[in-house]
Amino acid sequence: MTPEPLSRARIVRAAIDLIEREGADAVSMRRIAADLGVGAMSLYNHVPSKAALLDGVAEAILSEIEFTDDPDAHWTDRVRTQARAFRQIAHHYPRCTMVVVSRQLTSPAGLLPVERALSTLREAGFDARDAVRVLRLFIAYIVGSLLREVGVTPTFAPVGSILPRVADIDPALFPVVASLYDTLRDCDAEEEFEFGLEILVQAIQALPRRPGAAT
Amino acid sequence: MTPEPLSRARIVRAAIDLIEREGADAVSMRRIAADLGVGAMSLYNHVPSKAALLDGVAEAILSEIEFTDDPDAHWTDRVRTQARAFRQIAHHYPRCTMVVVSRQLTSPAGLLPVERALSTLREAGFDARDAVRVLRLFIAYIVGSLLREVGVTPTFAPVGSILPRVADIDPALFPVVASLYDTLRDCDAEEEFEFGLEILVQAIQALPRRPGAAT
DNA sequence: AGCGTGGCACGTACGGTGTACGTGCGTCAA
DNA sequence: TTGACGCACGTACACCGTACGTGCCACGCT
Repeated sequence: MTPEPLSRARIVRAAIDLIEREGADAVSMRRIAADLGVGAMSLYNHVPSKAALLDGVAEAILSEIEFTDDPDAHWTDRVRTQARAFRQIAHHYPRCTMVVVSRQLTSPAGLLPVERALSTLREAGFDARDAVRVLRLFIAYIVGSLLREVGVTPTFAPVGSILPRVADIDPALFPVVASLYDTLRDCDAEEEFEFGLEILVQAIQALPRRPGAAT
Repeated sequence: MTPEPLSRARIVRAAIDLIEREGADAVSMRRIAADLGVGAMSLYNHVPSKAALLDGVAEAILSEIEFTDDPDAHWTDRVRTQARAFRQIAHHYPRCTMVVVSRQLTSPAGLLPVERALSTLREAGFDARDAVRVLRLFIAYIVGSLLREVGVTPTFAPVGSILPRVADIDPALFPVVASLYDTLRDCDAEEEFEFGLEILVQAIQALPRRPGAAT
């Protein structure tokens, strides 16, 4: 009946599809099993628990990041490209983003991006300590940005924005927020991400680095 | 029997305590009710749903942020202070941090920090657009940092660090990660947060601002 | 004082969840 | 041929969120 046999990969795939289709709250072992046309308990022959399944989801998505790393490009451009790759994947799986960032994996699945980034930074002349710190700075910024972006676009229509309705804001209590309401309201996520990214890139470019490294 | 009558505030408080004591997975209406010595359904006389209760948790924690804002201080120091205030509250409720950042509230509860921050930035001479962008840059950085910090300290002992055990890393596949393992491993969260914060502050200080504003 | 009324704690019940466990069928190895 | 093993399946249990009905008690009005 089922063309392919059940497998961990197929289960993870079904979970991802389900999350994208109906949101993370809709995931249940029974539901995923139903989507695969099998009984709920059959999943446990390939996955030890629901938690492990969600780890698999995070792992699979992280490993889908595309690295078109051009070794000839300037290191700052490579950093930019890698940061955008992270963001890209989150936009490809918007409803999954939350589950990816919320579970911290102990598997080496998400290590390849780290490897690439650290490699780029070391080549750029950062010492070990600064390379790690800069990497973490970027990851923090990217994760934080994505969290807000997917929050603003919860389902399809962000009818209720993250901002309270304008009527709920008391200008006496929050004068600045009230005056900036329109600016806070409309946000071009792409443009804002690039704004922060550029600031970070410029800032770390000004950091002291080992002389003789790539300019 | 119960000294004080049931109330939304008392329920939220119990939820926070429970999360801090046993983790977010342990929260259930029955459990919270038991901790309060009442029946499960009694909670619904004060809280419409579990989701609303968790919103209340986020709201309560956010509103606990202490703002000892010194109007005489340089605006860069005020920015630093506000950023640290965010981090402080997350460290006061480490297990709650995830639930706070994971639900985006539509209530004006978390608006006061935004008001303060925007006010500071406007006074510093940023135009409306840049003030909002800079605020979001900082929020992204702070949220991302906290997410990693609370992830590294899941319970008390981070026996399984976010890094895979050193034995699991294949130096052939991840040479840079392997060589930087020790640096990646030990991290002084406070020091790293300050590192990124300082970079951000320096960077936005170099941004063009309205002339005549605070230097 | 008598009486209505509304708030609030409570218990029961229903549909759903993760998963421990036992069962039976298929397909390979000896 | 037979044994073992893999794997899909169903049942069962404890727990979850919460809709709904019941009864107590403290209050406002006449």
